Amino acid sequence: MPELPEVETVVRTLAPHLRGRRIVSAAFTSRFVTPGNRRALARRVAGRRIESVRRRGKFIVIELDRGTLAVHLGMTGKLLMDGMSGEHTHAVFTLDSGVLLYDDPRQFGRIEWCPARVARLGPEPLEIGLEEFIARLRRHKARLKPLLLNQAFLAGLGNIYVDESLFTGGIHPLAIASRLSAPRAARLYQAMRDVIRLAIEHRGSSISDYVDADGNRGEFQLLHRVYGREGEPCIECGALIRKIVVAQRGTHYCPKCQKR
DNA sequence: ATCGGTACCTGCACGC
DNA sequence: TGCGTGCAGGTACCGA
Repeated sequence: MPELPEVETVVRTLAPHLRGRRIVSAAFTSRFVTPGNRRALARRVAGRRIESVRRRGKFIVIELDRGTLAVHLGMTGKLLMDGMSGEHTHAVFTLDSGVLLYDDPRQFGRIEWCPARVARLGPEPLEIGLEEFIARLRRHKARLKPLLLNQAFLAGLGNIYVDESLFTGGIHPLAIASRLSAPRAARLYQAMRDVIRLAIEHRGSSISDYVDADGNRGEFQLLHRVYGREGEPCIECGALIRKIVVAQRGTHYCPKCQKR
């Protein structure tokens, strides 16, 4: 489900509820979402005060008065403030005011204590400068689609926003990163940032079940230009949008607008 | 360094 | 109606 714009939306809706609250107790029930000692994790967070909630890549980073909790939503994870717990609720945080639930049917998400993964993330797409972006592209002989999905290269893009960014930049998903000309790299940079900013403005994409911390859906899915539009005419040129498989992921592009 | 394949887990749409 | 198959916003790990 969640890529940078969705996680950003969750953080924005969650932060006002959580900031300054105290975690009275926590209960974790999934060996997948919370690998390792779940009781120990519950003891660690119990009694802690929430200092801040922020996003790093696709992680939700919750700073406590002692320690840091990181939540990754995987494909179907949801953090719900005062929501209804159900059969896929795998974590319950009882606060001094309100209850925070973690819901995740597929259990690809994780709730972890100070995970090393966060430190290994690449730069934020909205923070990296053009020069550095181009310099980093030059260092990789990889194809753009898998490279942009690589969180160590850039943190936060996922399948939807890579496809949308490549389309907006007019660049083929199989193009080789190190061989992109500077003008084309600059177009990609601009496109990626425009797409992400617009998606955040529209509170992310709700394809099937994504909702923010208040249970509201996003609406950027209405503005997708290639993702999920295989066989439909390109909005720019009318050619039919194609879907291929790259890096085991469905990859949507316009064969006319996106030349290799 | 990069790639393809597999694995983790559940739900849903589809064809028969 | 039921069943098998493939696919889904994510990441980690393996061997080549």
